[in-house]
This record gives sequence, structure tokens and C-alpha cells, in this order.
Amino acid sequence: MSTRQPVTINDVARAAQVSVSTVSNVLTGNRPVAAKTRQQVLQVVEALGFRPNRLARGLVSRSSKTIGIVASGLEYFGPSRTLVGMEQEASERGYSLLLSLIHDPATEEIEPIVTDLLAHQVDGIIWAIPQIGHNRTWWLNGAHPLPIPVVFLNHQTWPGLVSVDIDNCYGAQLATTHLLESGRQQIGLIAGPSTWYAANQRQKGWASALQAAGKASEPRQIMTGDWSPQSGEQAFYALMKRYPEMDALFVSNDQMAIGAMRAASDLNLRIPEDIAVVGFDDIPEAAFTRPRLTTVRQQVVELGRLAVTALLELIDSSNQQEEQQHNRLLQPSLIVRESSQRLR
Amino acid sequence: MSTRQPVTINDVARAAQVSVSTVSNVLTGNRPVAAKTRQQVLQVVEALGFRPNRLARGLVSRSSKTIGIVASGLEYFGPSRTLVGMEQEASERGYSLLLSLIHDPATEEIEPIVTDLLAHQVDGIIWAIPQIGHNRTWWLNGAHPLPIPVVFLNHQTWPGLVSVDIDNCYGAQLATTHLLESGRQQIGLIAGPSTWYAANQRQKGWASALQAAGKASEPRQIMTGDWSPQSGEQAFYALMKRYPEMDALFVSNDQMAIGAMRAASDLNLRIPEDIAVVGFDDIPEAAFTRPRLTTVRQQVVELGRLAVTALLELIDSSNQQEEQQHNRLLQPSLIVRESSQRLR
DNA sequence: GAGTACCATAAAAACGTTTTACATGTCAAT
DNA sequence: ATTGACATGTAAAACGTTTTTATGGTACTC
Repeated sequence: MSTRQPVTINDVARAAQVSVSTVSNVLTGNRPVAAKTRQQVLQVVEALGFRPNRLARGLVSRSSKTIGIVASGLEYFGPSRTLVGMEQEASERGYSLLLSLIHDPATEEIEPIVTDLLAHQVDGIIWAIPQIGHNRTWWLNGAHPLPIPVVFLNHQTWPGLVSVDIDNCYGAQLATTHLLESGRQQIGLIAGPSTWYAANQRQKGWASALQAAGKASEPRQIMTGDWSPQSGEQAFYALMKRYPEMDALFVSNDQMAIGAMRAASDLNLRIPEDIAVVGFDDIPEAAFTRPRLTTVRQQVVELGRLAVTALLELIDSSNQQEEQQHNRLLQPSLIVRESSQRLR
Repeated sequence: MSTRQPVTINDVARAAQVSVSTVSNVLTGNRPVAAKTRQQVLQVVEALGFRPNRLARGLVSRSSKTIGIVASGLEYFGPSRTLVGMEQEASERGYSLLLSLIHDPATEEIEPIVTDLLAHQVDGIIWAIPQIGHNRTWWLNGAHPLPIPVVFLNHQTWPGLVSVDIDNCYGAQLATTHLLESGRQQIGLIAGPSTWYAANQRQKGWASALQAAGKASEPRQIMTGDWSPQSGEQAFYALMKRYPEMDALFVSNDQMAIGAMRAASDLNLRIPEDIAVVGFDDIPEAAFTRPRLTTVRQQVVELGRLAVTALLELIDSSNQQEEQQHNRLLQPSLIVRESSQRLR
């Protein structure tokens, strides 16, 4: 706990009897070094356990090999897995992660967060904050041109913004179409908060699947929750009251679906006999509810990797001034289980 | 996306017609500056939007105001929340987080991870990796004295190591004692992987509660899972087969408890009438299973804050050479719901 | 054999801060 | 008046790298 580690590039140079520039060239590969000299240097580096100070390196090379992650809702299934994916991809490609969390995306001041990351000289930023409140408009009005690239996660695509996302609309269509094809007639929706882009997309997918089947989608078929199981439970009660003929239900996430199934059970409604349920996320618990929950599986880890890949592309290309647009959507898939079993 | 931001402390000094040292003193507060001058400088800083380059600052001041987090299992309930707590406490106290994740704590090489953090000149490290495999012994054999303090999370206390943790043993006692006091006689255990310290502590708590009640705890009362709902389901089947008189069950985490309840239901066993179940964690879904799950609630966010607090204390005191030991345990609490209802 | 290109290495200049050491001016005490 | 203490400010030295520029040597061309 006490040994300072003052082994610097000078020490290496002295021990290897070469200049510091040569040591630097060996380590960075910026310029060729004779094989014999390189061996000699590497040997000393190993022996002394030298690790270049990344602060000093970043200071002069103007590249910290660090990316800033601004995230939120790590207590939810998706965001925490996505963070894992981002870390994997970044560390595999030699980048470190500087993590900043936002607790209330709707109100929290974002300027200080961004400037702090800039002060740290990050090479790029991944903005993994739900598109709600003024945190979106801050970016859109363009009053804050950044010297580094930014990739947006779970945001509506927009000219000039690079974003990656799950295709929420498609996922919801998948779920709703599946219910229709299983012979269901009256399909309700428990939506997420309308301030969330993802919630709106899932609602849109539900509505468009109904429309494609020639069915109407009316407001009374919809209740809104806040993603929590608790809100799913309440939404279900409210929905059954005003839409009693409902024989199937698409719930915008699995946690609310679990709350809704609990409520159904308390009303002595049988799933899937009386009412079919489909969720969204495929959380680990979904396969072990009673009945096992049919749901839409997103590739959340892959999403994180994709975000980093996109960001690094921008970083590399920004050196070459060849800015490229590349908005990507990952396609979710439907996992059919007991809760949406076809009626005999 | 293109504006370089080359506003440096020199620009500020020039604009404010003072020396760079004065600007530095205003910003760091290291030395007093006359009120009039300070005003003048601050005004220019504001006008130019100057933010000191933290790389340069860290280089000379030998303090990066950054702490390294090495974590694992962010897909689980506890670790992700704890990370949130760490970030909150750190950002409130002016520190940034450098995040490193480990995917397989048992086998992954830890040396490169630590040296990478050291190269980043972090002021301290929080080691939030389950105490399994050689990742523990690496620290214990002391062959790698670090120049910065380290705080261990979810680790067994050890002389010379500072650690913070949940009191898992106490939590398990709480759960088991509650079952005994509710009139249950035969209490089984679904344990976590025996390589995990937390799993062992929970098993120990279960055993000691039984012992305190004058009851034996035999191997046949125990099945081991891997924390997943799937493994809980399988463990339950196995347990009922070899310990059929079981009338209550303590499960080491909520996810396995959900799997176990599903299995019970498939065997037409009623909960809590035929068998009572208590879990551990209090995940959001626990309150909405059927029946609602009695469980042990841990203060996971608080744990993260505590870890940072402890680390910052060490960082501050290491400047003053007054090393202090401070191992802290947070006490969990029991949340009683339907799954452990007393029999009439 | 003179010029030229090239390779490997070295010396020195940056990078943007903080820290150290020194300079000035004022004021109180002698 | 001289001294010392203090308050304020500045110049210059650090911090540990990479990058730029310089240098010496070797081989190659004509």
C-alpha cells in the first residue's frame, strides 16, 4: 500500500541505454525500431514493470482512449445489460469507460455532465438516456457543437444525430400479430410512460398491427404504466373495468406484465384461457412465472456493442473528415410460451 | 461537431491580464487571491467557458479525482444497484468513475485490469468482484503492493483488507428464524454456488438459526443452484424428492425462489399452505408473484455509497499516513408477504 | 567518388496544468 | 528609518509522455 511506483519512461530509457523517443516508438509503434533495439527495450520494460502514464500520454497525443458513457435506469433489465455490452466491446478495442449516471432524465442539468466529460478529454460520448424532457432539446438546438462524436441510444433518429436502437415498433407488431393469429379478437395495451420514445414506438407497433388486421385501436383499450410491476397491476384493474371484453393483452415490458398477471389471477381470470398476455424484454424471470410469459426478446448486450462500434467508427473517421451517417436498428424476436397459448 | 475547444489557462490569464498561476489559484483555491482579482478571473473563465484539462491537472497534481470500479454480474439485481450507489456518492463528492467489468471472476486474469487502472492514475479502487477463484488469492499473497487504497465489496473480512458488505449471515438467520416462529418444522435450503462467499454466509445463517432452535441441519436438506430461476426450479424438484417432509424453504436469492415456486406449483403444492418460501434480495418482481414472496431486503444502493465513502476516507488519510481499519456490515431486513403466511 | 535517399536514433519542443520559489508593496513594530 | 511579517502576484520549473526536428551513418545511384 505504500510503494510509490515512480518508474517512468526515463528510467526505461536509461536502463536500456537508448533515448526516450526510442522507447516511445517501441511502445506506440509510431515509428519503426530495429528489431534488436526493440527486443532490448521490451525486455527492460518487462523487467521494470513499466506502464506508461495515460494522463501524460493523453495530454500530448490528444487522445485519451477513453469514452464517456452517460446512462440512466441501470436498475432496469435493458440498460444494465447494454452497459455490459458497451464495456465488453470497448475493452476489447483498448478503450476505457468513464461512467456518468443520471437519476432523473427529465429534469437533471446535462450541461455540467457533458463539460465534465470533455474536461476528461474523452474521445467520444454515448448518450444512453431516455429521450424525455429537455435533455433531448439540448442536443437538438445545436447550440453546443461538440469537438467529439456522440452516439445516441434509444433515441428517435434525427438528421445529424447518430443513433442505435432496438426496433421497438417491430417488436410490438410481432407480439400483437402473434395474438391476432392465435385467434384473439380484443387486444388491450399497457403502455409505458408517454414521455419515453421506446414506449411510444411500442404503442405504435401495437396500433399498426391492429390496423393491418382491419381492427380499430381506441384509447379505451390503452392504459399507461411506469414500467413497474405495481403499475402493471393497477393498469390491469383499470383496463378490465373499461374494456371488459378484452381477451388478450400486450404489455410494454415484462415487469408490468408480471404485475398484470398477478392482478388477473386476483380477479380469477385464467391465463391464457380467459386472457392471453405478451410482455417485452424477456427478463430471466419471465420463463418461470405461472404461466410462463410469452415475450419479445431484445438483444440488449448486442445493442451496447453496436453503440461502441458506431462511436469508434466516428472517432476514427473524424480524423479523416469523412463523416458518415449510420443509424442502426436491431430486430427483436418473439419468444412464445404458455401465456399466449392458442385456444382450442 | 467540429469546433476544437482550445481555450486554455493561458487564454484566460491573458484575457484577465493576470498570470496563469493566479488563475490556477483562483480555480483550485490553493492560495488566497484578492477578492477583486478573483472576481475578474472568474468572469473571464465564465465568458470563455474555460474548463481545466483534467489530464494536465492530474499529471502534475498527482491526483486524477477518479476512482476505478472493477465489477461483475451487472445483470443481477444487487450489483447493478450498488453501482448506482457508488456513482451517486462519487459524483456528489467530485470524483469520476472508471469502469472495468469482469465476465468470469473465477478465471479472468486480474493483473492487466489493475495495471490499466493504475496507468490511468486512479486515486483508489473498489473491487466489487465475488470472492471466488484465484482473484482472491492474488490480493492476499501481497505480492502486489499497490500505491493506492483498495476497498473490497462482498468479500470476507481479512486483516489488512478494507471491506464493506451486507450481513448475509444475519439476513439468512432472520429468514430462517421467521419460518421457525411461524410454526414450520422442516426447513430446507436452496443455496447459491459454494464458491461464492455470500452464498456460504447465507447457508451459515440458515444453519445457525436451526441450531439455535435445537434443530439439526443435514446435507440432505440442502440443494445448490447458480442463482438463476432455472436452477431454483431444478433444485426444488431434487429437494422434494430427497426431503419430502419439508414444510418450509429458504432460498438464497429471489430469482431462484421464483423458479422454486414455479416448480412447487407444477407439483400441485400450495404455498404457503403446504410449504412456505422465503427469498433473498427483494427484487421488484418479488412483491407480485403468486403468492407474493417473503424475502430479505438488502440496502444495495447504500452499500455502494458506503464503499465510496470508505475509499475516499482512505484516500484522504493516506496523504496523512494515518491508515485506519474500517470494515462495515449493513444489516438487511425481513419483508414478510404471503409466501410465508402462518398456518392457522 | 560525389550526391542522395533512407534508416535508426537522439535531442528538444510541445501538451496544459500545478507547484515552487522569488518579487513586490504595505504596514506594524522596533 | 530599518526590519520583519504578511499579503498578493509572477516567472519558471516541474509532471511524463508524444511529436517534431535534428543528426549521424549506411547504402544506393549516377
